[in-house]
Parts: sequence; C-alpha cells; structure tokens
Amino acid sequence: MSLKAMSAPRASVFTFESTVHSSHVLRCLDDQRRRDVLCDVTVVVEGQSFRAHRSVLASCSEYFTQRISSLTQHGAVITLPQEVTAAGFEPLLKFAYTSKLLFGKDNVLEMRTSASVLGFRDLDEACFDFLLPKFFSSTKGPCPRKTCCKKKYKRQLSKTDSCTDSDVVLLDEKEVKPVDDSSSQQEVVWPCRKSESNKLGSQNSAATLDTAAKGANDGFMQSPKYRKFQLACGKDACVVAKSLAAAIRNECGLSCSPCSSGTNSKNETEQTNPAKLRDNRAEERRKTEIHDKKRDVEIGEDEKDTNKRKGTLDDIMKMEEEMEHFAGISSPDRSSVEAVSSGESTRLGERSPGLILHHYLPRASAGGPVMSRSQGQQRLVLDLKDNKKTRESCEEEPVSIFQRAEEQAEAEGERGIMDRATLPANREGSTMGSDEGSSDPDAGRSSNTGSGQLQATSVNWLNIHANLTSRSPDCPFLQDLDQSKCLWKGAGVSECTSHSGVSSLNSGEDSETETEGDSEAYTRERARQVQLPFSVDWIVDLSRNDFQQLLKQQSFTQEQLEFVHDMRRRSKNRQAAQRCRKRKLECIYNLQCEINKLKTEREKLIVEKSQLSQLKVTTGHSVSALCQRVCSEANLQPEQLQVLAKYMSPDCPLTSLFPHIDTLLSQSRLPLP
DNA sequence: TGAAATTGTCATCAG
DNA sequence: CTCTGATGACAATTT
Repeated sequence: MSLKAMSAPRASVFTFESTVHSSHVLRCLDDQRRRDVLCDVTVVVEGQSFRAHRSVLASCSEYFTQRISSLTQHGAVITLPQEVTAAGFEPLLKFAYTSKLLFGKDNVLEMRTSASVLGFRDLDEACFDFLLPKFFSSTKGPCPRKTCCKKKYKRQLSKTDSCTDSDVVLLDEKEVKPVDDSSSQQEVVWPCRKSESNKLGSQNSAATLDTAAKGANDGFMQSPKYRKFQLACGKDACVVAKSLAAAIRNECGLSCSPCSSGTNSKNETEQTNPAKLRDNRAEERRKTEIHDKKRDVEIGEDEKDTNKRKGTLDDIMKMEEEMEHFAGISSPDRSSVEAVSSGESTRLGERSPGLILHHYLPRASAGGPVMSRSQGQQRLVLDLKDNKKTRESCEEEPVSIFQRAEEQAEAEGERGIMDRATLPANREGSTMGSDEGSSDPDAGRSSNTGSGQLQATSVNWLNIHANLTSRSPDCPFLQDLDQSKCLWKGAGVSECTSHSGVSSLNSGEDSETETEGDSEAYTRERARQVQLPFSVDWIVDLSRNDFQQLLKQQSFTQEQLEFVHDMRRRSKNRQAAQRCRKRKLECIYNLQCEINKLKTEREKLIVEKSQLSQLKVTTGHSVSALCQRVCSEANLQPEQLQVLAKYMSPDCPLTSLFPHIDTLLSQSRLPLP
C-alpha cells in the first residue's frame, strides 16, 4: 500500500493504492467460482462442465473474449473445441483465478494445446518450451556443462558456445537436487504478465529468438579479441555467422543453442555475425530512444571472479555460472535466480532477470519464501518477472516485488530501509533466512538507520520501487541482458550471488573483495559507507525520469547523493565505453569482411580477364588464318584489300598478313584508314 | 618480463 | 542549464 502525494500545486491530493486489492479480488472470484456464486457461464469440455465468470475468462483468453462477446443471455454454455481436453483446461481455469499453474508430466501437453487453442494470455509458448524438455528429456544435451565450459564462459558467455542448452542445466535434476524424484507433479507458480503478454504467444517466439540470436552475436562481439576477429573474417565469418544466427532462430526457443558448434573458443569466435550485429544495433537504437533499458548482452565479465573464488565457493560458482549462462541466453532482464532448498534460498546469480527458480525440498520449512508448499512435492516456482503484475502478486508473493531491490542492497552489504522497515515478515524465511546469519558487519549498523525518517519513507520506497520496477521491459525468457548489471558484479547486484544464503559464500566474497580491483571494492565499500538503501545496479538502471523521481521522493544525504550520482555517471560511461568499443570492433570486422569480399571479387575478375585474353588470342589466330586463306584464294585487288583492311582489327593488321600491302596500297594511292 | 589485450575512468563534445 | 551518449585518451590490470 502506498500513499502518494500528487504534484498538484495547491491542493494536497493523495491517492491510496493498495497492493493487495487485486489479489484479494482474484481470490474472491475464485471462491465464488468454487461455490458457483455469480457464475454466468458454463464451459463444457469433453462433456464435463465448468462454471466460471465470463469476465474472468474473457480477461484471460482470447478465445473466450470472442465467444463471450457474442453471448447475450445469462447462463450461457460454451462448448470448447475438441482439441481442448478437460485435463488441459482445468488447470488453465484455475490459473485464470489464481495465477498459479499446476501441472504434471501427464497433462502438460494437453495444457499447452489448450492454452494455445484458447489463446490464454499470460501463458506464452516460452513457458512450455522451457518446461517441456524438463519433462520429456531424460538425457542431458550433447554437451553437459563442464568445468571447461564454465571457465571460459564468463568472458565468452554470449557466444553460442556448446553449453547454451542451459535451460536443461538449470532445471536439471542434478542441479536442483530434488529429493523426491517420484513426484512428477510440479507446480509453476506463475504470476504472469498482463496485457502485453498476449502477444507473446507467437510474436514472442520470433522476437525472443531473434533476441537470442542477437544476444549470441552481441556477446561474442562483446568479448572478442582483435586477432580473433581477423581469424573470423579470414574464414568468411559473415556467411558462417549468418548461418549461425539463422540456426539460432530456427532452433527451439530455449534449448536453442547448437551444441555441435564445438567448444573451441576460436571456432566459436569465428562464428561472428556482422550482418546480424547491424540489425542489432538498429534495434538497440530504437530501444534506446524509447528509454528502454536496453543493454548489450554481456554477462561474463568477471572471469577473474571465477578464477579467484576457491574451495566451497567453486561449487556455488559453477551453479552460478550455469544460471548466468541461462540468463545470457534466455532471460530478459535481470532479477534473480534462486535455488531454494529446505527453506533456504541460495542466491545463485543476479543475472537472470525475471526468473526466480525455487526448488522446494520436501522438508517442511516455516515461512515459505514465496508460497505455501506441500510436503513431499517437488516444486518449481518460476517467478517470471512480470513487472506489471508486481502489485497484484505482492500480497501473495511479497518477496517477488521487493526482493530484487532489497536483495541487491543486501548484496552490497547494505541492510537498508526496505530490509527492516517494510518487507513482509514471511520473507525472512526465504532469502533472508540464512542471510540473517551472515557475517555482514554492516547488518546491525544498517538496521539502526532504518529508524525515524527512514521508517517514514519506507512506504515511498516501496511505492517507488514498485512503480519503477514496473516499467522494466516485460519478457519472460528471452530478452537482452543488461550488461551493466553484470559489470557491476563486483560492486553491485551480481555480488548477491554470493551473499544471501550460504555462509561460505560470504567468506568467498570477502576473499573476493581482497583480490578484486580496487575500484570495485571501493565502490562497494562506499555503497556500504553511505548505506545506500538500494543496490548500485538498480539505481544505475533507472531511467532518467525514474532516477529524478527517486531523488525527489527520497531524501538522500549529501554523501549518498554524491555517491549515487558518481557511480551512476561512471557506470553509464562504462556502458557507453563498452558500446563504443563494440561498435569499433564491429566496424573493423565489417571492414575486414568487406576487404575479403573485394579480394575475392578481384581474383574472380583476374581469372576472367585471363580467360578473355586467351580467347582473344585464339580468335585472332582464327581470323588471321581465314584472311590469309581468303586473300590467297581470291587474288584480291588493291581496292578490295583496302576494304578488307578497313575491317581488320588494329590488333591484327593487314600488314601481318600481307607484308607488301603497303606497297600495293600506295601504288593505288589509296591510304589505309 | 614485456607486449598485447582488456577494462574502467575522465574529459570533452554534441544532441 | 542539465542530462546523456559517444568517443579519444590514459592508466591499470589481465592475458
């Protein structure tokens, strides 16, 4: 909830905005449906009847929107097409009323078909594309994620390396360590997207795949070495890269990356795609113009982090890298990726925006992080970050809204306003659970800051954050990653990958602090010192207006203000420098390709010229022979010789045939032309 | 150990 | 006037 003072100059006008209202309404509607109260439509599927509210169905499904709009009488009956089965429809109906989708291996296909036929909004194909392999693919991809991949991953993440089938990795049972294998029933709690999301069914596929391809290209354009560029161009990388991009598009959405491309980094680098990059740049500019937080795909910036983390941290890093990898391929904006086990959530990475993976182990744990859970049931909670749905879902999933900013703040060791003053209590059981025990030296200190003024402003913080967050792009799986978010790894968000959950990670972070660059450590330290209530990264990502709004609504101290401006400026500039360099490399690359094309063209022309010369010589000889024959047989007169000379080529003068022709012609006083 | 490559930052300009 | 992005230049760091 929030109270916002409007900007009316004279009268003080306030709006009350409830963050729980929509959830409450939906719950009541669901309750009514189950009690058959106020239901005004009957849906018949395979002879089975389902009572529901027209408005709800129409709100969720294009099919119902059309069908119901043509109905007038109360108590209408709608018989669904035979493609829709009861087993497929029922979960969708529940989803419409609860935002939750409960499915298992046995009905997921039917659900997918039903959702497709009914045009169920908020359920885009990507979801099923993402999840179906988990059900029906018993084997890993041809290239299970190996350490060798991970090592280079950080820097070459966006390449279409052999391990881009990270969706498999992500949900691979080994990765999430399920306890109850027997349970095939998984629940996807999916507070999905709102209005725009209905486009995602078909459009999203293309768009996101395109983005994936783009990401791949951008990625290896992002981290190329000059010599690799030259190598790439030397092998006509343009063509190869185009093929690659096409392959990416043609591949299925999330397990899109052809593992067959090999793990050799050089080979991968050779598959750059300048043409695609040009397209990407155009797209990039468009997005920039509308202040979309478009970022280049660049994730694996901190290889040094990987190299430096030791001991137990390595395992976490592996997981993190895999998450990051997934994020790089398929995730839209960054939010969080969590593997939750036994009530603890381990922050795995902050680079997979919009995707929080919770894996709940059967053990009963108090204070469910996101939702209630039943024992003995393996669950997978995909919090597909729907920034537009944050308010609706915040009551039910209080974590999902504030967690991101707050976790980011946590990641920087900042226990700020959000943490103490406003976050719902039950969040403590989730990401905060183990984090409470972390050795963050600033935790206690920061908590003291959450008093007085900060308490008073906490509502604003929530509101601001909800508002600002809601403006982020909305694409569940495939969307460009924000490179800046990764670049701030040392100082900002990414750090929370090692912060809130596992104590060993904290130690890892500490050691990391010692070995990382001074700048990052300094920024992080400064963020702690000024007790910034939000993560550096989050603030950097704000649009100009949002940033201004933030500054207006939150009274920063002078120190905080300076820090925020400074780090925002530097971060923006850093991103700009990276874009600039990328463009530069792209330019070099394109020029190299152009040179190669011209060289090829030149060689072709040389060959053609040689052939023509040969032909000319041959033809000249033939003509000479013919002329000689004609002249000798016809015993030509000087006048006739003159006519003949007129038509002779300069290259084959008549004098070569008749050495005495000049004498003959001079005798006849007829000059040669 | 030195060269090359990479990256962050600053200064400056333009929109 | 301020903000932002682009870019050259420099320095530090990594490879």
